Amino acid sequence: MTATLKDVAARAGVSTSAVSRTFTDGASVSVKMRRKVERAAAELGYSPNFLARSLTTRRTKLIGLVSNNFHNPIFLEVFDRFTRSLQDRGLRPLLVNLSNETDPENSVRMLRQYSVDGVIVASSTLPPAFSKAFRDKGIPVVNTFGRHSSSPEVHVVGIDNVAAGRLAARELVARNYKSVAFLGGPQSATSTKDRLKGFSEELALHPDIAVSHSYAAAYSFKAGRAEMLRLARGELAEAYFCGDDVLSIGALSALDEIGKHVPEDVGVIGLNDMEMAGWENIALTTVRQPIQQIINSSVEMMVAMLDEPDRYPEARLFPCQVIERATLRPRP
Amino acid sequence: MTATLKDVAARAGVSTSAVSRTFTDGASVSVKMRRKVERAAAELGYSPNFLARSLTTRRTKLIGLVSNNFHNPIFLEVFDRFTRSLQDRGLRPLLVNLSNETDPENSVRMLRQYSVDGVIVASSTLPPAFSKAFRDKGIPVVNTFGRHSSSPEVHVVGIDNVAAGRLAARELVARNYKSVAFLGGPQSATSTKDRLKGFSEELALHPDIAVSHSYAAAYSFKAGRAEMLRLARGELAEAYFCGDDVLSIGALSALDEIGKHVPEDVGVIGLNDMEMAGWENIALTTVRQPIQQIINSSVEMMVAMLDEPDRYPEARLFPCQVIERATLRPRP
DNA sequence: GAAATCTTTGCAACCGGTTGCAAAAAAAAT
DNA sequence: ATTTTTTTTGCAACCGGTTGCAAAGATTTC
Repeated sequence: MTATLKDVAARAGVSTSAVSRTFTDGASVSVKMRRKVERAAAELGYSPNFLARSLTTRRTKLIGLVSNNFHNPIFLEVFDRFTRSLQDRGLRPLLVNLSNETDPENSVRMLRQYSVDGVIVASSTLPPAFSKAFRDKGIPVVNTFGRHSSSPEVHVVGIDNVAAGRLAARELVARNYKSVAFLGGPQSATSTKDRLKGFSEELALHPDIAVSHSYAAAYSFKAGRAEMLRLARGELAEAYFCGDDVLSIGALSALDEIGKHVPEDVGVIGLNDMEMAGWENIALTTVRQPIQQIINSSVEMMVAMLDEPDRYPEARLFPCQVIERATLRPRP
Repeated sequence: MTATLKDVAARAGVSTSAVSRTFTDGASVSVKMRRKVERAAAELGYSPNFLARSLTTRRTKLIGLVSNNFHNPIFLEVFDRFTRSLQDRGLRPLLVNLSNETDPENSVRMLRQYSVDGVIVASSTLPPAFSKAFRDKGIPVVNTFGRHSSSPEVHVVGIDNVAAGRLAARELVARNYKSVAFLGGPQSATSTKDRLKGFSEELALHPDIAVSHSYAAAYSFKAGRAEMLRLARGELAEAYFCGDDVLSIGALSALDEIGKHVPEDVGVIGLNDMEMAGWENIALTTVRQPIQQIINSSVEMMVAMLDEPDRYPEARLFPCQVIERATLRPRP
């Protein structure tokens, strides 16, 4: 049905190699030949089959885009950016939803069967074993939003979560809050641990400030709201650093429900600066994670790895920044 | 590096066909042979290369998942459901972001180069030319959230937008609103036109109710908010049917800002029932589109088309339902 | 136990391309 | 006009699989 190399070769009266070469850049073909072939190809509506090609070139331009987070709206931005960024470089995202998958081997096998050139793991909650499983099979990996470590096993692009925790803490200190708390995401996520670490370390410098922490079950509205409602059964802190914006929004909803005013009664600062945080009816003060740069950098790193698969694992961390809106009281 | 069919055959001391057959279900292999091969395969960590296989079988199990909507949070739910549903059937989504693409030919070429088995176009705003372009090249297409028409050109799964508009209108009538308006999405989208049509038709039965309509530039918070702010410069209607939930939330934010109380001063009803609509601090009354069923049905239809590509185009429409929350005043 | 039937296996061609190598053609040097 | 060098082209093998066909082996029938 679709025209093949052979058809074009026959029509142009040349060898199949000649046709192949006109569609491979850098190959040696005379201008005359190229024209002849291109004409025949156009007449037949031919374009080369990437998969057949990949058999010999060992390049599919397929990139596994792996995530387990399909509930936090920030990830729609993430997918948007990734798909565009990959497409701009002629790469194609094969989307893998790991929400219900616990065994890395299954994903590895599947992605190998499709001969992906590389895998981008976009998640801060997926166990590191997944990224490692890919790497162990020789598939280039970058773990976006992954954990920065002193001896990195795979490439990581994201933020320094410890620094982000510290930044949030400093912001609360500067606003003179005397009792503060961290309302984290899932306790098992490395991002949660690191954010708490930075937060606690910074506040340890201010012994006059009371500090506490607790965890929501997931990075989700529901979990944030539930946790804040639970906390409200006791004494509330003056301000909360929530592990994520959507968690913050859940917390805000809970505070609203129990009649606490923000920022007068309780302050809230989030993390991410997702689009929704800027919506006027939410106006969340938050620590911005530079998503755009993180994703561009992830894709660039992936592209680099395609040429040089054994690159030494690198961490690329971007600085965060506090975006002031309306959920913390003003600095004195 | 990775083990191939040949390696396994050599190791097991059998022909390559035998190996191929043990990995093809329905093929004729004796139990003894199968065991021998499976053992060798396990030792070598072999699993068949889908792309090489596709060359002869002409099946890649790759499905193009095409959309241009990466800003409306409802689409995160959509991608979540699609990826899972496809994965459950052994199919793989190749995600294509058409946000900046205007020429269908480019997408068609690209998806043909990857030999996708079919394409799911998930969008209510993409021009129908895209779906048709795929169909014209003989690629099975289903247009999810597409327009239902009396002479369908491609398979469509979604809701009857005219009926949905009518449903919203009836809900407003039942609540005794005397001036109502439709705040639609992009004017060019077929979904907008149809929703308005149903809305107007139903209200034409009630000459005592004043009706008007206008359009937002996109299905987005910002556009909804901007349009409502613009409307507020004149006389507001008593209730608005917004073309989409995220539009509604933008409108709610605008109403809040200008000091109008919902539902006391102005009523709002949305469409979709995205997760966020149920968030307690939003509590949007809305027309629910049964996303889950729509997506399952889309995938089932795609699977059916894989076996029978020339199926006569069919429209599968699901009924909507009003979900009452807190943005319309109570029925009398 | 031989003939007839059914099942299993391997051979070889093929899917749609790429590429090393040597021959042919063109261009440059003498 | 030759010879040398460079560029272009086609041949044929290969990428990692599948599959029609016929031969070999196993089973059933008489």
